[in-house]
Amino acid sequence: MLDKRKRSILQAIVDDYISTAEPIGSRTIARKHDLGVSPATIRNEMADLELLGYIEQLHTSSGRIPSAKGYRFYVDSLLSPTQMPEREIALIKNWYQEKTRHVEEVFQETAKILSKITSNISLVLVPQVTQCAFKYLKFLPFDDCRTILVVVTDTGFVENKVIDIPTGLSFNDLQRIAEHINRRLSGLSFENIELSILREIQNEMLIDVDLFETALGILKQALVVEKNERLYLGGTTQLLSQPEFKNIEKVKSFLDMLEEEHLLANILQKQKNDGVIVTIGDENKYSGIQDCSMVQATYRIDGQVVGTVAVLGPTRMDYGKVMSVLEFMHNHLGEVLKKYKI
Amino acid sequence: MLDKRKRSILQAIVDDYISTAEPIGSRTIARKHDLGVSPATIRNEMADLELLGYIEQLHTSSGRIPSAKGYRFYVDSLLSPTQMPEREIALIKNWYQEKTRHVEEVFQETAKILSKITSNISLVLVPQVTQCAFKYLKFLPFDDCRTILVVVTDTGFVENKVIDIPTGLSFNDLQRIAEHINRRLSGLSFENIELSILREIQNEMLIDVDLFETALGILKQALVVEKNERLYLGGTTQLLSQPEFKNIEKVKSFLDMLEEEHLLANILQKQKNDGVIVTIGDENKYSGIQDCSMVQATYRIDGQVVGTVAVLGPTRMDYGKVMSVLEFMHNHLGEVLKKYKI
DNA sequence: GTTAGCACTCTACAAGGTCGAGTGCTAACA
DNA sequence: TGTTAGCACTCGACCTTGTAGAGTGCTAAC
Repeated sequence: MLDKRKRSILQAIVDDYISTAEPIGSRTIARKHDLGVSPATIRNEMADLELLGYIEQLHTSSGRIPSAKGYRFYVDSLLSPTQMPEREIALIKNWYQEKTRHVEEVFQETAKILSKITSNISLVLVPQVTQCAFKYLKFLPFDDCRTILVVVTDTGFVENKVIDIPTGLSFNDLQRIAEHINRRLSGLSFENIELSILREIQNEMLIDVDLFETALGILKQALVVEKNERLYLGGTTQLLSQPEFKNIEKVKSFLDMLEEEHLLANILQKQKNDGVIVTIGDENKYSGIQDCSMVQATYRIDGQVVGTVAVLGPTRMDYGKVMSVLEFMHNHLGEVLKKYKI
Repeated sequence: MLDKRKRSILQAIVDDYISTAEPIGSRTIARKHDLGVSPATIRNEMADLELLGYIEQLHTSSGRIPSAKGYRFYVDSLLSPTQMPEREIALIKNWYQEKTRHVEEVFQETAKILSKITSNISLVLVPQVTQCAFKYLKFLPFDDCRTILVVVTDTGFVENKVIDIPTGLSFNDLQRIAEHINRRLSGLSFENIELSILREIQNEMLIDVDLFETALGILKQALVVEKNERLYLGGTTQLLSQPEFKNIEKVKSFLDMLEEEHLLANILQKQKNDGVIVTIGDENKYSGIQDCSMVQATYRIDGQVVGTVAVLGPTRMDYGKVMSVLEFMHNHLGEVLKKYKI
């Protein structure tokens, strides 16, 4: 374990590097932080810290920068958990109130808020709809040859599509089909709605195969849409403010990677346990972000984890701030969502 | 009017500059394009072209680049209208088929397609819903204290929101309110639904003020959502490939400008006449994009102009390609949308 | 254990030099 | 009269060199 002075010096290095993005020298530390010792002493301590792997040097005679191990120690042992300032909390709550009318907007705005506050890229993974249940479907009238199919989930998600009424079917036929399907499927989670059940329904209804095929197709289509989990991204332009992305090639390859949405969703999904998690540098499994850090948190509705929010940025990120914001989201996003869902 | 040789030289300069982004010298032209004259002659012609304002020089002894006037002449007189290659058309049609299930996805994917093909930023302005009419609203059951309000327009747009049932109202009350509102408002364009009409309805219904206030609030809220026209953006990352955006500051200020969505929507709305329009450099009214060019086109459904698609990029853009793609969208986007709407 | 001093290292930056692409001008040519 | 070759000139891109400054490690003294 590091002694008190080494901890102070490491903290000073990480803090300074986070705010300036410049390597820190012994003299700078002595000047800025009142440790009561001379630069020479600090140099000796820094040599030790480097040997222990907490900091590194880009070249002889440059200052030191924190290593991944250094950041890890900083996050685990040096950072005191901070609350977000009241003023900022009020701002966020107000933001939600003003800008969100739809559930989708909540996710969208959450991504925006996170990236704005942290000056980093934010990710919001939307609850997998597969986890929620089918409530009912309904055909709404539109005109002679078309109808609006509406599928409602028990969480209040509503999906709709204008479809052609299959030839030979009256609007009443559609109603009958809907009623029957609802009786059989209501309450089932989307995961459990298998083709086999749909086949059963067909047999029970004793209706013309063609007609049923159509209805089934519609439902399947709705299911596909529903199952498609969504990822909201925010603040890709914030990237440009970060000195580590001065070089445009780096920005480009990074953004290209972000476009692989599935991949990102995968990274996030890994987290099944509750709370705020920090992954630093090469702790990340995906090589594309191995010089980045990610802080992620789950959010819950009625105690059940339904999704993940995360902030992705250079390892030199303001962990204190990012963690406190995500802690806030962890605790409050569910509440905001509650207005729109069960 | 320019003589044939001057036209050839101007064309050579614009073509080369579009593909290389480097100023073009007399020798390069003589080498690459077989004009049958020596560099010295070309130099004389170039001096004339510069005097006439079609090309300019960044500094003595640099090659020439086209001026806004030069591009304008190129677009108007030198560019022969080209069709998109069959192969590309097939690709696009296939793309739509595979990736679009919802109307929104059509816009989203259109933006993606445009930016991918042209390597520039694309904008898709969605039809203003104010132009279409209210068809009906309906309350769908959800649970004891909440209901789903669905508003349907005559173009098949469906907007929904889970709302609390106001205390004191039964689900039947809601149905009655909906019926009455529908009877009065059906067929009216959203533009024409004024508060005064809503007041009238209230008087006719002779229901408790509070109850009606609630229903009215809901409708107004739906209206706000409906009226909010949407702008889809694509290819902001493509920007980074363009040499004119090597400098990261430029990218940043440009992207910041793009975030002012309203402003962009305004730029697009200016176009009321049909067809493909090219705006070059300082022909743009908004100072933020005065060193950019924009090519925009309307798209129609059943002959009626409903929205605009556009490509925005540096003045050095491949006008031929961009214009042919937008010409294609002008003619075909309506067809694609027809599947989802009237 | 801490500190001052010193020689050393390395980067960032500015100054100067060279190269090459491009120009305008002039005189000769068809 | 239009075209071409030749020449001096200009200017950015690139390389080299020199210098200032920040930082280091080591040693000897406190």
